[in-house]
Amino acid sequence: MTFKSIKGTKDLLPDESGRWLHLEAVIREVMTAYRYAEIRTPTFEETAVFSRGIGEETDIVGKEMYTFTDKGGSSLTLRPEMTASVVRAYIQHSLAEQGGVTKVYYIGPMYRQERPQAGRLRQFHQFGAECIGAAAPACDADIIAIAADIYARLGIRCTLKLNSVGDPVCRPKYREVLQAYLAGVHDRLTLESQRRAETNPMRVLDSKAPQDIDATMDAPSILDHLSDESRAHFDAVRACLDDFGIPYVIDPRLVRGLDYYTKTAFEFVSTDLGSQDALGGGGRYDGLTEQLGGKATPAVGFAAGMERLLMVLEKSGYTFPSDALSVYIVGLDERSRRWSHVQAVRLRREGIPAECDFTGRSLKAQMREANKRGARHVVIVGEEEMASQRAIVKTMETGEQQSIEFASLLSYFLRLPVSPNSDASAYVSTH
RNA sequence: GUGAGCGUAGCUCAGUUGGCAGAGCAUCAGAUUGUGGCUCUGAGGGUCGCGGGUUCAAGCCCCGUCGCUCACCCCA
Repeated sequence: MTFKSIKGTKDLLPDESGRWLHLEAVIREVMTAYRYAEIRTPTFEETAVFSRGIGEETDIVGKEMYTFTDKGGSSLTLRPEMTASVVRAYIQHSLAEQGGVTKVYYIGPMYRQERPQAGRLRQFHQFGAECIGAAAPACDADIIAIAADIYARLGIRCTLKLNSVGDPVCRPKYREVLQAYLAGVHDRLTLESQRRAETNPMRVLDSKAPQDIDATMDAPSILDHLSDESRAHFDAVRACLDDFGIPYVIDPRLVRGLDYYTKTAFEFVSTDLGSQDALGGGGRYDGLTEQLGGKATPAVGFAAGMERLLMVLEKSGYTFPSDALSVYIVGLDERSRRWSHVQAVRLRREGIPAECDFTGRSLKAQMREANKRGARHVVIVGEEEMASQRAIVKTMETGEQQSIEFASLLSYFLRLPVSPNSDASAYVSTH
């Protein structure tokens, strides 16, 4: 019996890690341009950070958390999302005292114990951004623009759905109106929605069951019940998006699964995915900081799924940059083999990707390997070359060969133009 | 938590009414001296998920079990 990775977790193998590096590079580029700085928090927290932050009533807290007790008896939880952790760190380190707005982004693994399926894993990866410390609608638009830009940069077709879920003034009132309406159609709702009509009526509108959609066809809209403040905020966010040239559709039924949202709520959905089509989403969470024991602080943020992004990119035939190998160095006998390794190291120290054979294979086999690896040039050295101190340099694309003095090999490769399809950003370290 | 489908080579999958375990791709080697791709030839690689049962005989039928996948719920 051999070991296997845990259900719902995946190994990222060498032939696909380049795609992740590229994606991460694009994300970091956009985040940096927007002047958001990376934040890294621990992958686990005291359980209460999430149960209080996200809300006891949510599915995430109710049934999806990876919670365990450590040897000291504390209840700890693997983070199911990042916002609560970021806010905890914001409070803990008094970032508010530095003045101004705190703008951070993150990329990392999250954990939810659910039954895995297409586009859903137990360990999955999200990137996202949070803008903490300002109530202006411009912040909401700024956050949305980041996500929209990243998707645009990757050529992804998706729809931005926008809504307002109101504030502590108008939401309770709307809730009553909605509840009254739902009571009227009670018998036509699914059992699940009948239950939710009591606990979290707005989620009934979010149901995908045809039965529920039919029954709530002309349910009262939150947008007709917004307070003046929320109304003005919503309109201002829309105006910003219009100014930015970011298209969106208003969806008054959009309700996100986390309890902390106020005012703006949004979601990016893909038309190219299966049943898990949410690429990312977010919203304003003006009450969360207080919820976690800090001073009342307005904030907005979004989170998006990396795996789902990759799925869409692969479906759309997105061309990822190739990890071009520049030089493969073939050695034929013991002495030339040792020489070829030394040359490979010299080239690498100059930033030129180079490889040589470690398995003592034949010239033909090494050539095959070089070709398979996509080497642009192959250096061939055997007894004769060692004797004459001149190496054969073959350009794979054309098949042309020339003889180059050992002494000028390095400068020969340094003079070559950088290949057009290599992408330096693919090699940017992520740590 | 609920429902459905699938487990055969590294990968994708054939395998008939139960009768010697297969293909394509990949890997490795070769096609006159030390040269890749295309082509050709050959080789290696299997506890048919696991355990039990029926049978002269099980990849195939029956029971159990584990795993994977997809869907519901919800989300990324």
